[in-house]
Amino acid sequence: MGGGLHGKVLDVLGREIAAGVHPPGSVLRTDEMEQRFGISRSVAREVVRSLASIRLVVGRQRVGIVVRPREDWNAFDPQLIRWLLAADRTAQLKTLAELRTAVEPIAAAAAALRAADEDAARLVALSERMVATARAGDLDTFMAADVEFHRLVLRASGNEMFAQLHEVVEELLRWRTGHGLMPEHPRPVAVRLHCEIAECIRSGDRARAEEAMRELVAEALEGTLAGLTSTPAPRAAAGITATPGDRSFN
Amino acid sequence: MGGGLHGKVLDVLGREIAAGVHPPGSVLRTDEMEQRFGISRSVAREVVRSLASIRLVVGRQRVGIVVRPREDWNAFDPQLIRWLLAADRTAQLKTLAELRTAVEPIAAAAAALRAADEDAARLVALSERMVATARAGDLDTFMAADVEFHRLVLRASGNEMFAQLHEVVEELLRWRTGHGLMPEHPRPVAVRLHCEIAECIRSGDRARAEEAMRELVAEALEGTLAGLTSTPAPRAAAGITATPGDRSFN
DNA sequence: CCTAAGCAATAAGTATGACTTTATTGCCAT
DNA sequence: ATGGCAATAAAGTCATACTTATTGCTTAGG
Repeated sequence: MGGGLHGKVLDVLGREIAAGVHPPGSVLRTDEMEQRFGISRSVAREVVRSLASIRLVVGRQRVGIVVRPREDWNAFDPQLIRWLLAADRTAQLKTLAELRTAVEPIAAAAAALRAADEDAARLVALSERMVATARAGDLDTFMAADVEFHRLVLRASGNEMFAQLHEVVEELLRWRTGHGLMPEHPRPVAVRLHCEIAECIRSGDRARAEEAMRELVAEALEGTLAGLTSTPAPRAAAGITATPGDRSFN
Repeated sequence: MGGGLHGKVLDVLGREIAAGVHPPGSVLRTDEMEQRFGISRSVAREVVRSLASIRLVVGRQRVGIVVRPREDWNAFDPQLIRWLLAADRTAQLKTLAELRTAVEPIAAAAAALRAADEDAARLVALSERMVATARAGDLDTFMAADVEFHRLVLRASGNEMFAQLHEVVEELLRWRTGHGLMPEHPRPVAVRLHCEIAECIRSGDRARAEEAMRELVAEALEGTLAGLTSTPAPRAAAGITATPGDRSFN
């Protein structure tokens, strides 16, 4: 994970800002940070640089480090996404689920045009594996295949911005299984759609790949929103939060 | 470019990395940076922090600042987007146009559900202004309204990640006008689609708003791709041009 | 002869103090 | 009231000394 001292302090401050402890417009002063965390100016300044890079703050001479309005924040930064998830999981998951709904169908269409044969074959293999594990009720293995499936579609789209969103999709999928939202045997229609998507990408059927993915994510979005409203007090969190050892390095 | 020294050096190094001058895997050492730019250790380290925050590099003790593989870069960072545009405008615009195609229809659908009356009214007003300026052939004013229109749709979607992409859309729109890619009088169908989208968002017709936006961005994507392949060397667009692939404006 | 333990060299990471720049604030004169 | 002119406060920059972790070599042990 990142630099020892720097990373720890950054994480604390990032969480606090994301959680609204320091609301937009409020100011932090570097010498306060030094005192509070017992760090030197070098470290404090570098933490500020990192926060500034995510557009959470801006340093102004004679006034201090001011927290920027929320709409300025770089909402796509993976670190910030984690902080926001920790602060208000419900709202952030909703945002992420909607983003996924937008991107994956187009990514599937692009993959149908541009995917290498090797990747297409792997997608078909993964979809078959999902059929098997769904039947067996092996949810963990199913999810692993599911995560890998979507990661591969996004990568095969040939669009580096789409590819980057695999973390977002992964977070959503993990959250669903971690919350018992998935039925013990994943819905057959979902499994079938994965197979259809893989086959369409393999055969280059752009339109059907897009449409099948649209169906899939529409259903997933529905399920996610239902889960979010029905669990106002999300409990326990089976290791999603990533506090201990910074997951997601890539 | 905010910070004085820091910002300048960061910009140079960011451009270079984005352009492939320092390919992934290569290492930069901070003392080299100090010499090259005539800066102090503090500044050099903070520049590294900024680059690390965008995931362009990672500092490792005893080895140096190593450039990370391209797929690790945070492709959504506005700064990096600018650097990539400067390095390879064609490829980056293609990526951005595709992203836009994915997001805007869903954003329009969301806006139809969630937009405040005030914003919806403003969208209708903007679409009417586009009708007028299109008829008059006032392309600059037309584009300004167009930019504002899409910015507002993204904002009204209520999804902060969508809202953040207004810069991307703006970049695409500006590029098209700056290239004489659009006809003197924007195509009526595009103008009409803007009106339809505004009206659907106002009336809460989610499905039609999404579909109309899908038509709009599909046409825009076509036009952008055509412009990218047909104009390898951007120059001052003599005459009305309208290359064969000329598409409407958005 | 090859593996494993230890050592030294190196470059990032941290700490500290002095100095510079810049924007705000408030006073003063117009 | 308006305009400009200091005083000032906090970020920004610089220079240097010290710490820590990694790598690669060297040597001890099997």
